[in-house]
Amino acid sequence: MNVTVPAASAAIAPAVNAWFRANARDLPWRRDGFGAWGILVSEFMLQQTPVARVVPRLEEWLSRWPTPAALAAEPASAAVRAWATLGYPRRALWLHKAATEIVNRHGGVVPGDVDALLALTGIGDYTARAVAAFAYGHRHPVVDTNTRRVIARAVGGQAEPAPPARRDLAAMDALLPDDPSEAACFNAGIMELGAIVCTARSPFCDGCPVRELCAWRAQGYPAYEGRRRPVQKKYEGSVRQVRGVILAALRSAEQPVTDAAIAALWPEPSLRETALAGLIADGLAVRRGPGTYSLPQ
DNA sequence: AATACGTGGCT
DNA sequence: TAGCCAAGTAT
Repeated sequence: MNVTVPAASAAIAPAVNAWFRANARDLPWRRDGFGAWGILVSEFMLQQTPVARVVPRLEEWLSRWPTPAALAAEPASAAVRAWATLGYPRRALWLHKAATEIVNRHGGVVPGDVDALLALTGIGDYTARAVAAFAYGHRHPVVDTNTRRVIARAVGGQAEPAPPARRDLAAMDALLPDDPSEAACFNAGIMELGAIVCTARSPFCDGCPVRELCAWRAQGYPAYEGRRRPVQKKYEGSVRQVRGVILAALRSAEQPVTDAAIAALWPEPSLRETALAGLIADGLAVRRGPGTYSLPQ
């Protein structure tokens, strides 16, 4: 027990956990026996992608590839196709590569050690701890955008969190119950609270289990003072858009796609060439012959 | 440390 | 409508 934690902070985890046990959404990765591989795949898919869009792709993915070895046995192109339109398709490539690494380094078993997880392609601070905590029940602070927002408000009294930093881990660790099972519950519970109650746009404070403990509420909901992170650039006419257009063509094609076909998709040459070069640099496209391209094999 | 990276729903 | 936002990671 950390006696330096203020009383209000010490009361947060029990309140969140009681609320979560009564209000958790029934999501696939919360089912008993879902398995570490399923959890890992779900975490890859959930990176910057809403739950509702992930669920159907996840079920398809796991029925086709129930183990890391099953995925590693197929070409990367199969992973990119199965990713469909989840977005950020490099994640499909990274997940395929991580499966190969799990087979080669860990005998096909998803590791439970944070450092081993961090060493896998496409796994960073969030995903490594999420897998260790949710798949293996290990006691680690798991920090995502929801967690950071809830802590910024309830503990920090701020409308929005500061930019992500290492201290976020320490802030979460200070709230984390000692008991591993309670800690795992709190990791999931505070994320869930941020996802469905303490939301970014219009928080539902009347339904919040920590409203009586919330520093932001106590201070009268002050507006955000700091510098806002720059908004994402316009998608229309962006390299991202053209990459998406080209990759969609590569995904649906049985045969390599010609330069002419790609030019027909996006006539303006400069943006088109930048996009194609980027896809190749990322390993999402490969040159198959003179002026023809496909997904990686 | 700042930036690039998809896609689609919501207000 | 245009912009915001979504269980981040790699460089």
